[in-house]
Amino acid sequence: MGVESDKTEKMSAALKKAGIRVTRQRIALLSVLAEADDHPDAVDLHNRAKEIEPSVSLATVYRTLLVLEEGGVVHRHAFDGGGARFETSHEAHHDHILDVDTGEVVEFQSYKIEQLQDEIARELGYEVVHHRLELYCRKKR
Amino acid sequence: MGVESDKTEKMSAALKKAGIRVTRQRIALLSVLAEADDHPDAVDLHNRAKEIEPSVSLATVYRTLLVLEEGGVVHRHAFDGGGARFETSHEAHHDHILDVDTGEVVEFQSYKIEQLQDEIARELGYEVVHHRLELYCRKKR
DNA sequence: ATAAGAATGATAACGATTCTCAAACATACT
DNA sequence: AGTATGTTTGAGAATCGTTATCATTCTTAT
Repeated sequence: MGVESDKTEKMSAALKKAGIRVTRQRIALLSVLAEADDHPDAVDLHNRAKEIEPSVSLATVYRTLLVLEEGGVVHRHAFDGGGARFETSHEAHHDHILDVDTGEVVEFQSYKIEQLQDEIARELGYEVVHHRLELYCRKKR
Repeated sequence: MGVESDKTEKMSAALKKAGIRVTRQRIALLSVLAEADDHPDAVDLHNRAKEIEPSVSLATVYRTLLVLEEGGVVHRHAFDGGGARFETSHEAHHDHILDVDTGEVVEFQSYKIEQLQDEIARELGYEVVHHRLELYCRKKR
């Protein structure tokens, strides 16, 4: 049993656990997502997945991303400009800094900000279901 | 000189001040924006502007919104789902709460959060150019 | 193995936005 | 006021990211 099938079984187990049917395409896409440390978009993911499983179509990438999102396996981000970008949900919650010059993405967490958000919402009679915080930044010189 | 031309001259002056050429279409669109207290999208604005100046085309609405945005006259928002939505820049900076059930938009300000954002960016070697903070909320019961 | 339903690839369709281009217009200069 | 110059316009085509359609293939529970 080689490394390949190890990974395959891991992805397969993850899919089953999330109550998602297991297919070759989904295993390929999930592998690609698990390895990605950038924030790829659907076309990036399609290109990468095709190297593992050439039959994957872009339509299936979109469809699968939708079910993975519903299953809580990936998060979708809609940063300014261009299409949606994705990352696995393994890490703790975080927000993003986007370098407006290079496009680079940096992650950060701030418990204090989240607390303030809850406070503000509460004062206005709301409770936060989810939020979106993006800092469009430039490198300091 | 009636109320209509008063408004027209006001809008005309605002455009000149922003270094934007004055046209009937732009005056109509800017009037509509100045009156709007919701956060209309391009199609909403097109519909409203047509009542003042029937000749406005949707293409011109989009083009003008771009020019107005570059001139700092309006702000563009890209909330989850659907297209861009706009508001004039007259008020002070604020962020938004979006009611996930009703679609209602509520504005808020938090100097503390902005401060924390700057701090976080600074620690990571960045300075904030602009940010985006949206709280997707549900009414508390 | 098999039946029943779910997922797939190819491609058409979609919604929001931008582009193209000839005609109409605003502005600066006489 | 009249005109030249470059800008803006309307109409519709084109584009981009994404979703829908549908006949075929594949998973899964039996």
